[in-house]
Amino acid sequence: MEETLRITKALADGNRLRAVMSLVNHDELCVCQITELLNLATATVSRHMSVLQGGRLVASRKKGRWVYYSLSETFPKDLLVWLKEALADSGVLAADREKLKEILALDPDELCRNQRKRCASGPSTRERGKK
Amino acid sequence: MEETLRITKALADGNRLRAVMSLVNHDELCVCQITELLNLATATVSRHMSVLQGGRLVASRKKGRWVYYSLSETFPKDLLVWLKEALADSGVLAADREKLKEILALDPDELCRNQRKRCASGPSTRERGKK
DNA sequence: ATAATATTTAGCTGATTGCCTAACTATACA
DNA sequence: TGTATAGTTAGGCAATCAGCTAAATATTAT
Repeated sequence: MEETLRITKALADGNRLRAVMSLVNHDELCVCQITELLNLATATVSRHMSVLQGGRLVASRKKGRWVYYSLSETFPKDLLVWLKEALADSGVLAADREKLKEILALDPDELCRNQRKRCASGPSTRERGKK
Repeated sequence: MEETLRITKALADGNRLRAVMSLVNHDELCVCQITELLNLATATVSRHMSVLQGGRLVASRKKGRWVYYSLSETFPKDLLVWLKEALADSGVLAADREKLKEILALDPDELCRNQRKRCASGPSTRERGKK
């Protein structure tokens, strides 16, 4: 049951769900790209991805300084079928798909550079843990 | 996404998973039976069942003083297929099935009576929120 | 080697959650 | 009508968790 619970717990968070569903459409995404999408601190995203990896829902591949995440081969098939169907009409995910287009259009180097700049300059514009 | 999250959150707890899986094998179970199985306070079980109901995973039917819970018609099919497979080898659930046999062999009235007696007499023998 | 950079880990804080007991509600029975 | 009973709701406490910043790690570039 432990293994199953690691999976349900991993999926019991909106940001992790968004990350997973982004990987459904894009073979690989690096941490800075997911960070840009979710608009969270890099460390937070890293933590989220490690929770997903703990449930064996995603896998990571290191390439130079970048770490690319992808949907894991071990992602339970039926679970994924349900997720896709359940979230087919999600407005949030539709918006994410659009935003991802923009993100992927950028050079990853520049993306990271911008993120650092943003962190450096003044208090963040990120929405802090509300809800 | 809200609806989907309600479901994943509902399943992200060991006791709720056990309750759901018990309902997979038994058309209906009343609160006191689930309480006996999980060995929790009645109020806690009631809370758990309402979380599951919030995700439309279970339905309730009131009969006299008893409330019977059952798996909901709206329980996503693929999700259930995954759960059954993922938990097929669970030792905890195997033990639960055995214990449920005993519980169902008892008269519900007597079951409830015993539970009250247990609550009345001294500090509980229940394992308190560890993990 | 040194500096820069992408990610992870550590440590902190406020919000959420699971558990309990106690109080309340609803139903049945005397 | 009053009392017992099955379950829910409310309130409180400790544990877990998502978020942040800062420090540590690993890799590339100078």
